[in-house]
Amino acid sequence: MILHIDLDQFLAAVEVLRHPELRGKPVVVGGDGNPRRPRQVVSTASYEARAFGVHSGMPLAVALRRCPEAVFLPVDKPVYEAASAEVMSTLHGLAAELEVWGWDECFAAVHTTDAEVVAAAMKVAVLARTGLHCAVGIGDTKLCAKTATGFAKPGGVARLMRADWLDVMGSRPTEEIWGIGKAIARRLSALGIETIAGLAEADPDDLRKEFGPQTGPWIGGLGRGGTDTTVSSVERVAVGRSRQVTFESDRVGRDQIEQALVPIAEGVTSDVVAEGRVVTRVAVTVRTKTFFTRTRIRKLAEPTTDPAVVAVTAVALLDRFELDRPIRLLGVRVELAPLQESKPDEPG
DNA sequence: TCTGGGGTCCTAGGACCC
DNA sequence: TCTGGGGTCCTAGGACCC
Repeated sequence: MILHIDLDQFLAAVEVLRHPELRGKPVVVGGDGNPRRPRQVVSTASYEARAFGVHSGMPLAVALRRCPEAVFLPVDKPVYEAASAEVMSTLHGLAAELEVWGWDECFAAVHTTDAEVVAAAMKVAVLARTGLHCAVGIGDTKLCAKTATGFAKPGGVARLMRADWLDVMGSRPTEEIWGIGKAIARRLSALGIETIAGLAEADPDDLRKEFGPQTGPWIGGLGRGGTDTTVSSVERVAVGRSRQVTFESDRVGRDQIEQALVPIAEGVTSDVVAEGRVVTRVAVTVRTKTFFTRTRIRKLAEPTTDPAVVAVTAVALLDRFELDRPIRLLGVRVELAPLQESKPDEPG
């Protein structure tokens, strides 16, 4: 059986744990915590803040307008990482396999005749060890379990099996499926497919033609409750790492842009090198004041661990942009060589 | 409502080669 | 006379997710 565990209002809940006086109040976590500074958004709003219409992704300034009495707090990544690690280690002890999906959710594979009992045990264990509440979805595919969690929130347990998928989900729009966003929903609609039931019975050839050889069949499978049943504890090896910065005020002119770009390139490189990784490609992203966003990428002549090489490459990539507009964001992504299998008879 | 940061995977098209 | 077929590598961009 597959369980999906999702922590309730994770960032806000962690903040309430260390600031108990905030319990029951509207709490908004985002940016540097100052809603009067522009270009910052809400990462997580507590349920009390959501009641005012505040939600993730919303500009902090808008959140302030909707809920002036909210307490605004800066994002404190290390604290959330530590809390998340404690949750995951607790859950790992109760599952055969545990696959972590970000800070606040994971899939668990469990061998049991009563998944509800396991789910309840997980909730109790996580609460006892960390003080955090979670919702648990039970299913026989990842999609079913994840969808069930939606019905379990906040803080409950729910089950959705593939056999019941269409009864429960069939009449809903395709966009409610995890994995189908606005763009795909629109293209499905153009094919005459509006509901999940419609997607379930769609002609596989139509889907293949519209979405390609991988994506087409995958989307069709989602319409029937998904097919992915794999849950693996093996830590995923990152294929890339990126760092991007939105400036509070725009950078203008090649000099300013270069000056801002170099530390970003060097920083992201030192991070991956410290983890024993090697850079193979360098990408630069530029976003103008008007939100026009472009990326340029270059493969290195040879893989490197030298931050200066990455910085020089990033600066060279700037030549491939028109830098005649004010720039609000710069980003550097490094793509990484696969980890080498270390052979037992060789050092390193 | 003036729009963050960090990821993954897929597709398409051009270059180049046999 | 203007044209095949297959394969790989590379880059750009789209889409989705937390």
